[in-house]
Amino acid sequence: MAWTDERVAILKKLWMEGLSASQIAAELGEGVTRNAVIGKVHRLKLSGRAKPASSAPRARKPRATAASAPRRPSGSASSTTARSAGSRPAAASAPRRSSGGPAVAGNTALKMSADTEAEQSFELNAESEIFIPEADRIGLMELNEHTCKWPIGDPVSEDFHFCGRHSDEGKPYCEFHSKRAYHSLDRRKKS
DNA sequence: CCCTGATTCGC
DNA sequence: GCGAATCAGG
Repeated sequence: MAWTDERVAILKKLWMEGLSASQIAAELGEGVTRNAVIGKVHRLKLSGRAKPASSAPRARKPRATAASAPRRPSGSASSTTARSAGSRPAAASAPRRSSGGPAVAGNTALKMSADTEAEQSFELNAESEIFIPEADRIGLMELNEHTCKWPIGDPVSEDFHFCGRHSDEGKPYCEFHSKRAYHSLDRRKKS
C-alpha cells in the first residue's frame, strides 16, 4: 500500500492528536501495521510528539546480516488475512472493526474533508464499547469468581450492570476488559 | 504477558 | 522510501 497524500494527512493528524501508532494503523487500513506508521512518522520527521526527553542514547544491536536473516519470504501483502487463525475463545478476540464490511465509514468521510470528518469517525469505531444484550446483563448478585466484573454504565443508574462474560480464575475481568482496564484507559493522553 | 515508540537496515 | 525485525522501556 502506498502512502498517498490522503493517508499521510490522516497519519499526521492522528499522530498529532496523540493516538498510538497501532491505533493509527488500525484506522488507516488493513494492510498497515504499526511499524509502517512509525516508520513513516519518522521519515516525515514528526516523530517528536511529547518527548519526555528521557532514555539513553539507545544502544544498537549487531542484528543478523542478510543471509542468516529468515525475514519474511515472498508475498508481503498476504499477511493480513491469516492473522487471527489461532485458537481463541473468540469471545473477545476482535471486537474492534471485525465486521467484514467494506471500507470503514471513516474512509469515505475522510475523502470529503480529511480535517473535520476524520476526528469523529475514528473516535467512534476505535473507542466504541461493547454492548451487552439485555438478557445477558448481570447485576451484583450474579457476579462470581468466573464473571467479568467490568462495570458498564453509570453506577448510580438503574441500567448499570456488569460485563459478566467468562473470566479466568483469579482474574477480575474477562479477556477483553483485562486489557482495557490495564492498558488503554488513558492511552491517548499519557505524560 | 500486554503494550508503547525508536532504530536499524535489507529490500 | 518502505517496513519488518528488533530494541528498550512501561
